Amino acid sequence: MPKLLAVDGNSILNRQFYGIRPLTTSSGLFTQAVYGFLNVLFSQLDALRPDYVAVAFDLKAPTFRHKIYPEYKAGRHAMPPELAMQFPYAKKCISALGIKVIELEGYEADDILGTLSAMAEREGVESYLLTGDRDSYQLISDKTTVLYASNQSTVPFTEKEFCEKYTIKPSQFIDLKALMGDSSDNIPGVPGIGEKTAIKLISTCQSLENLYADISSAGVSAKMEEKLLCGKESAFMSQALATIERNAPLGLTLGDIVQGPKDVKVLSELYTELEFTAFAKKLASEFPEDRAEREFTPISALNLILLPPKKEIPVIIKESTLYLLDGDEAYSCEFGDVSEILPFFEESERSFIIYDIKELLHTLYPTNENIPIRINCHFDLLLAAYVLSSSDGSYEIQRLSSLYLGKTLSSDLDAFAPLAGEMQTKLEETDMLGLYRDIEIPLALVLFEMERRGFALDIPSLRDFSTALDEAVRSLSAMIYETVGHEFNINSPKQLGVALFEELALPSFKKTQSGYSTSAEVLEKLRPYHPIIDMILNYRQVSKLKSTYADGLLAVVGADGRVRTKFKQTVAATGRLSSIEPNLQNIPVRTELGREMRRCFVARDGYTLVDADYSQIELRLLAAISNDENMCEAFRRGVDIHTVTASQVFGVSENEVTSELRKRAKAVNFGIVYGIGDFSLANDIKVSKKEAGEYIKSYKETYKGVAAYLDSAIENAYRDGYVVTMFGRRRYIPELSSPKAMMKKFGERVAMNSPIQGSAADIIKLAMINVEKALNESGLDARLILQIHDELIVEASKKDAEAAKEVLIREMEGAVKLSIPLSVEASIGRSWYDCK
DNA sequence: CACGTCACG
DNA sequence: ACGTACGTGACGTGT
Repeated sequence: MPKLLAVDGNSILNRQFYGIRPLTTSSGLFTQAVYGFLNVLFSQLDALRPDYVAVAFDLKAPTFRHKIYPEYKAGRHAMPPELAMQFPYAKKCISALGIKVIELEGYEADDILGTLSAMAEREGVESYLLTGDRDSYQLISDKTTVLYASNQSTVPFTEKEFCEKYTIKPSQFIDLKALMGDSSDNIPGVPGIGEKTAIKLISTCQSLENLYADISSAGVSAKMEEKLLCGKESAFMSQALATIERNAPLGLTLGDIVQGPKDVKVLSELYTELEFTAFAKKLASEFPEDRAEREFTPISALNLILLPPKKEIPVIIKESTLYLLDGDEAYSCEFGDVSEILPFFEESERSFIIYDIKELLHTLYPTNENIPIRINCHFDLLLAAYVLSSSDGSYEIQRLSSLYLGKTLSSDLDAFAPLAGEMQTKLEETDMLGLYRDIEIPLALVLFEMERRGFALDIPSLRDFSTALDEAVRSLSAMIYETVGHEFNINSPKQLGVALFEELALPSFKKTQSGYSTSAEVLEKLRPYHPIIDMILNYRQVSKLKSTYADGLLAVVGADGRVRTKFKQTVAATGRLSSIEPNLQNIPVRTELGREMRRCFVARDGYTLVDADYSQIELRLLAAISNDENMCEAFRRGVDIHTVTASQVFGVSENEVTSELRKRAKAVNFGIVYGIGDFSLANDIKVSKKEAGEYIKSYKETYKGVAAYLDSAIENAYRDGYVVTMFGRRRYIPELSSPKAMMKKFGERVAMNSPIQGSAADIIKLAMINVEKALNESGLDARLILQIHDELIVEASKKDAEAAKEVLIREMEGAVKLSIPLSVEASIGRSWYDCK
């Protein structure tokens, strides 16, 4: 049977706009509604392969419903401009897809769907109505299915499913609405009648007409009868309002809405403008362009080296082949070993345009020996793209091309030079060229060296630790099974939830999307109720240590007994680094058992570790940036900041500050940096929300400068759309323009936190560059091997350790000059554990 | 592949 | 009425 897909454009765009996180192009154009709309549309087109397709939209003009009831849809929030601006784009996309857009003066999209499905039914065509509006349920029949698009998914709603859910027929849905009303459309219904009563009445009487024809036989109380009679007029008017028109004068036949050919050119331009890279890619693969692929002239490694020296050569290495552009000439050089092409790169008169310098260096210097690198990087597209927009998440060349050049090119390499030019200009315009050139690029070289050095592990100790943990896991499992009465998978929150909250009938406070929450926070509350809780908490700790750390590290340790993390320089939106495979930035320290793990991180024979960390760098930056007199004074005095805060916020003298008060003050200090709220603070330090609110108030009175700074950060962020760090690093915050209050609040917290966290990241990056240089120039046998956000670890020969420690302290404290000093604490030890 | 959980700063 | 602090990554389960 032929099929019709009719889409309520207004309803779907609305749903997607509010349903998914804000998405903007680099120029600030909001796109998430169009994006979500296309996703839903494509998935339904794929699933149904309809013969007829159309997308209907409301027109602004008053509809026939307004004549019946001028208040219709009154009181609705006006459409936010961020959504309204997306409608024209959606319509352009639909048309370019060869799909008809239908709008009709005086009618809503609903009525167009109703009319189309009526036409389809007459012609024996199956209808599928894609909408997020429940009103359309009245259109359901044996030939018409509603595809109900919720935020999460699109579910087909057939006649059978409708009857099961509502216990009435779809055609009776109108009468249901007539009685219960609909607040979202401002349909009044009968006051005092809700869904339950309305369904009961319609089930017994079949229709609104029948109900009112013989109201006494409906079997309702006198009071209810009174309500019904009072609301009779309103009920019939509501019935008229809720009725979808099935005979609107569309002036077309089904034959007019057969999907036509896609306008590939227009579509690809739209995708480029909207920065829908994934859609553009898919389109390109469906319609491969006949433009000529770049011809690369094969060249041998030997001849490659003979090419005359040149500046700014675009290069890329893929699968043992080097591709490069030399003026108009494009070469490809297949090599057996990188040593063949290394002289080409090390020729001092050449410089290169590169994508991911650190990765290229690993390719060119694959051994872990300390071979000096001699390559002139003119421009790294990846690092530049990250600096320009650190929250984008992905920086594929195709994406950068459409972003910065407004087009994609037949070969990625052809985009390199134009991209480098364009991005350099953008870096200058945004005052971030210095950040890119003087921090990120030099840092990439430092990170490369750190990655190839690696960190030595004491493997026998690590194996022993794993074995000990394994024994603990087994014994705890046995105890837990014994207590519950049977075996189950303790690692499964689902099975654990059943065991705790059903079989043992413990009280549950919190739910997750999929069931009971069994998080440590919840279990902590359950402690007094049952001895099994302690066992589970222990089990969790021990099994985490074993699987993630002990066994996880053993699985990736190199033949030389060292682990080599990979630092990601383009992931964290604040400017921080991240560490993967393995992550060495989250090795346990907070509990004693976890900290034991650090005994396995050691220096190689004859060497020792030197560990230096900034003390309170984020709070110091908060003090310095906000120039809060009171907080700056505390840091200048060199006293414990949490104690001072406690004393001032709680109004006691400094020697009266108890450990509990200090703990609370510390939580407030942290909270302030994160953009605190009373709820979360209360939750964190286990005081009432009211009390937490008072702490925050008192804090802001104590540190007026801090409070003023936080306010101004938010204000500036709203004005500019981004915030900046001390070194000019920007973070754009599109969430601030979200219509959702939650999103907005999140954006405000980001505005408060990012300049602090990001400035700290800038500073330690600069310190790393300076430390690396100073250690090199000093001739000391000591090298950086790890960074953990505010901490640097150096592996130094025993004789040079003390000197290396002094270098670390000097370079870290001296990285920037602030109105208050930065303070670094350093220690020396044979293992990381010992550095405390 | 998403989710819950938990490790770090 | 609703959800609730910033930034990350890894592991195990279950769809």
